[in-house]
Amino acid sequence: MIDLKLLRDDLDSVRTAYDRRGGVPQLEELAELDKQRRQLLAEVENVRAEHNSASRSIATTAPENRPAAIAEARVLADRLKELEPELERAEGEIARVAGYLPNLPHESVPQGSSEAENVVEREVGDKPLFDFEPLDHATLGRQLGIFDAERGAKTSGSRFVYLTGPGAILEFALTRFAVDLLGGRGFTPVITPVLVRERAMYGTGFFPTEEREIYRIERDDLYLTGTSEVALAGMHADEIVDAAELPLRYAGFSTNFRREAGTYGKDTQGLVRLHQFDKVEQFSYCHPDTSWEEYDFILANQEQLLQALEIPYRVLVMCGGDLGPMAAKKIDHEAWLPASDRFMEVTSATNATDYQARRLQVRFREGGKSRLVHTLNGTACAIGRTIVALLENHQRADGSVTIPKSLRPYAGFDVIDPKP
RNA sequence: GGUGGGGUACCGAAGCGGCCGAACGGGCUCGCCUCGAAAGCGAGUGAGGGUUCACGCCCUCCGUGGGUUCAAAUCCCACCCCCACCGCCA
Repeated sequence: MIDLKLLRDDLDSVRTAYDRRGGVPQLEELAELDKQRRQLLAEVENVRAEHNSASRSIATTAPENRPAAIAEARVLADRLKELEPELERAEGEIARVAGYLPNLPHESVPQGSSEAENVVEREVGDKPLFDFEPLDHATLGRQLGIFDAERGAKTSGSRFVYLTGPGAILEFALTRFAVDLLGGRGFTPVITPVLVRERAMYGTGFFPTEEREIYRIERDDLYLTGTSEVALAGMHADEIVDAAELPLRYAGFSTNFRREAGTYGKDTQGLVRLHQFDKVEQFSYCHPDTSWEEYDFILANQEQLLQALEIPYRVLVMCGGDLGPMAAKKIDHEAWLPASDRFMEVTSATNATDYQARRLQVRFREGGKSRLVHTLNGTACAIGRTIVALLENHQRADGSVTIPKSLRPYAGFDVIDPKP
């Protein structure tokens, strides 16, 4: 949710900001609705004020004059019964339309309407040069016994896998590796609930826009989260935290569930696009004046993790049209996949500014006043895709895969050899 | 799933038809005291919204949604959540 006050104070700058996203059609409609609502509100409040004073004075009215005073107050009460539903309707309409308004893009976000207009900022790390024909991660994964997609499909359907043997160990290793690195930087490890109420989904901005991406547990009216961001953002909902506590940093671990609607035929092999995967996520609640510095911090952590894992990558700045609804800015890191000969998203970092904080009512106190915090999130380690990148980049001619040095203490082995 | 208790401001806790947005305590802020601090004393301290250049004025909010009434934190109905114990269970 953006601040609706901006619509009346500075509609032009809101329009300009939304132009980076290719424009937001509901904007003018909403500005008009808001104007009508304020008129109606003034009227209702006036009648309420009259009614309140009439009603209050009854208590001190002489008994013989009460029937007349009550009759008078009743007229005002009846008038309110007519007006209030109108106001409610107007407010409901605004809430419905405003729910679809995305966050205002930061001025550094490139203009654009689709992913084609995202901007590659730079590439980091050396792409491996093989003197043999590198295998893609799906082939390697099968040969090394890292995952079992066939049985995953048997049990649960396509896009579900069993992580097996060294694959399972790699998950534990990567998880601990990421959590340790973040722990040293002020992030409290948290394992989040993966089933949440609608409030958390709406509050984080996944609803109403992204609803078709989310699994729903109808019987209990709960939703499976596609990222721990949802539960981490909901964690401090309705709280007013102490300014001195900021930034509140969490390293969230959770299994994530995504319906992947509309991705038929895309990344059908291996671990790239699954309905279920595990991930360590960075999440910060921070002071609004320093959120862009916090954003850089989150991005730096992501780069250090990738570098420590010796994965070449590039930095991709998302254009306005490719931003999620909650994002004021989004930057992805894409790992190089030598066998597949392409880059693949492995991390994503978003500054949601006050968008989620407003919906979830997360504030802090400063100088006797309360302000909305800013919320930011960024992948630390998406396990499945990181394994993909490790396999393709660290493979050797004999079909084995080496484990990067920094991960070895966690994995307990240096090399994964093909199954005999 | 069963039984019982409970949701009031930053926290704890009273209030159970009419100046109650709410006593009291804690916390916090400011001031006094002190070389400084603690203790003590004094004052202040909820959120959101409308309107105003501003002072201010007004409206809404006591888990949520309905209802009764001129008037609801307080009475009625439904729902949600939390806690405790029992059952079941990783």
